[in-house]
Amino acid sequence: MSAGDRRKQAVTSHDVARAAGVSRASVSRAFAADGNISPKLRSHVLQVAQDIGYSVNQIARGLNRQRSDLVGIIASRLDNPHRSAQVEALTKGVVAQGLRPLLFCIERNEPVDRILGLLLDYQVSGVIITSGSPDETIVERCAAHEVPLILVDRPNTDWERVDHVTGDNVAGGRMVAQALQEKGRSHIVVVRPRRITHAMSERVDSLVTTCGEFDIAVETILMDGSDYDAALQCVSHWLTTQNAPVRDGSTALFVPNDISALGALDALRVTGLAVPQDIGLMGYDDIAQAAWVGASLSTVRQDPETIAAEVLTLLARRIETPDGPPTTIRIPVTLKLRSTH
Amino acid sequence: MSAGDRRKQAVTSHDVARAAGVSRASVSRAFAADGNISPKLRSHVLQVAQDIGYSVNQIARGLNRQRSDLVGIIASRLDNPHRSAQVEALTKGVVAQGLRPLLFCIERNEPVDRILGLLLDYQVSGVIITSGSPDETIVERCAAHEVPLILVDRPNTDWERVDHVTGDNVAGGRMVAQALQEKGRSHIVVVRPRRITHAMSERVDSLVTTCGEFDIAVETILMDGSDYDAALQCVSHWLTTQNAPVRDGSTALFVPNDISALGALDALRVTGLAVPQDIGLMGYDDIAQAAWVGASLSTVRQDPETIAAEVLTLLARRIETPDGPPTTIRIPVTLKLRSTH
DNA sequence: TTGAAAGCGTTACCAT
DNA sequence: ATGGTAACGCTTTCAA
Repeated sequence: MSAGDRRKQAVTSHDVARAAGVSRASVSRAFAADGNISPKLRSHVLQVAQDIGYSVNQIARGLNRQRSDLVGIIASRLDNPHRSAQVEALTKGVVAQGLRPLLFCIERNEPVDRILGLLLDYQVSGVIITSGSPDETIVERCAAHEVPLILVDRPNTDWERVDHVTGDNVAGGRMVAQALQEKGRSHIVVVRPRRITHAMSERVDSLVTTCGEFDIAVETILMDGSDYDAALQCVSHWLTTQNAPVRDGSTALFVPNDISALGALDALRVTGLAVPQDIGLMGYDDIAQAAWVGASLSTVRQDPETIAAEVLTLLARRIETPDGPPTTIRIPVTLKLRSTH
Repeated sequence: MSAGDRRKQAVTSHDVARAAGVSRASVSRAFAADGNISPKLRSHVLQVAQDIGYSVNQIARGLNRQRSDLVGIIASRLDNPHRSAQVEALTKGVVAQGLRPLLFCIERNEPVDRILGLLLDYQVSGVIITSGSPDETIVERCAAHEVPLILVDRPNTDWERVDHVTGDNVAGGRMVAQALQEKGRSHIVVVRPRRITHAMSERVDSLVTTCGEFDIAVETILMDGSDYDAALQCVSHWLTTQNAPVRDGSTALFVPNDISALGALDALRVTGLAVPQDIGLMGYDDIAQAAWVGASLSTVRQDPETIAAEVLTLLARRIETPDGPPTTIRIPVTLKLRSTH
């Protein structure tokens, strides 16, 4: 009576042990994948457990094991369908590994530090960062807690125990340049956000390099943001101020993410330009909306599922072997030629 | 030496207590919001804690308190921008409350049961379900664990301790009917998924009722799925098989979610119909893509942030007072009249 | 293979 | 207001 007042009605391994006539240790072993326990006893325990409605308290297990089987995912801008697809794939992958995803959505340039603290306090088994700019501090904190860190689409630093997964932006940028060159474009206008992500700049740099080989002129214009509206406004404005009109089909725009490319497309059409006759356009990511018949945007596909799969392979490996060498995986990308190039 | 082999390098409240010359209890109180502790001692402890890099182990705290400050969010189809916006708003709200979001993305008709088990094993402080069909079993399991359950866009059952938040679908459906009537439409075609969600059927039913008052004829056609492609195919097919051509402007389509409405819009345009001159169209949700200039879809806005805010108010209240009466909140919706109605 | 007992790091109760 | 101590529910040595 005196003790146990604050406890809720909850079935514990102790209850199972008593009901099954075994020790708590055996109950634990019955639920452990590799427990040293006879098949006979295990099935008995499992049966009893099911009968009385027991399941392992993961918090207690986590305290004991000093890790929680939770995985932190840090992302931003889920309004970009490429991101939300990535997050969906990642969460499903995490669950498939027997882990649980803790999702944090951050603002455009919110520091990752604060969030990381929250995650570490939960003894996470790993952290996946798809957005934000992880600096060395973060890496060190993860390392101090022995928490694996997987970076998606981040600059490929050579930090210990940190793995990277990214689409092959260099190949992607080259593919765009080639596709445009084959269509006879002699002038490419890169429309990119003022504050560019690493992945985008890889794409752009590769395109610029390739264009150099092709003797294609490249010009860059900057937009404030990386969403639909930013591109719509930027390109609209550019079309009105541009001294040299460009409706002869010699020019094409490259916008290094689809959500912005679709804004650019609308800006071109509103101005009365025919795409691809008067001017060409290519995006990057291959979000669902790019394939919509109203857009039919030519782009480069980075498959979120493939990326997620590699992230989880790496994570599983590093949970197993925390001290393995840092690995970087570049996922192949594919050209999706539709109507706008 | 013998003991402590498996412990990681981690600073505990014990370390802080020793360094600050106080008891572990005082350290705990220093970190508790309402701890009975003198301001002086608290600031001292906090200072020492910061110096040696201590933060509360949430797993240990969770074990003791019998709840983890984790909140489960169950969602599906993040490829629908309305959903991803909802999830983003929800996760941010959860964090703002000092809780942490555990996100599970489920497949179209995956049972929620399995996932719920995972959540309950983590002693979550609450569960938010925005997808899937929670049956009585789920409610009972949450109740048994004293875990608050908030349902978004679900049928308003009268289960104890379960709260509901939903957009005002009845008002929304009526608004659509009125807007269409004012444009002189005399025939409305409802394009809806074969397996309709509760929220959608509320919208449709309300529209049908209102159309009855207006003497507007309503016809329903069924699509296989509730995404862009489903609507594109369904409407395209309907346009070719329809015996009575409908290009006189008397007809309008109502598609009860925007992502499908945009598919319907493309189907109409591909067929050469001018929208809204030849035929009208309205959607529902007001996703970002509806406002894109290429679409300019007339729709009804349900604000995901408002919905999330109400969900969190309810959750906080129920964590505080588990036995309060079940509450249902209907969020007001607003008409977004653009170019297609 | 099984059981007993010692933690895992925290908070809450009970004294002082 | 503060300190000692007993849980919280589990896993994991260590013995048998």
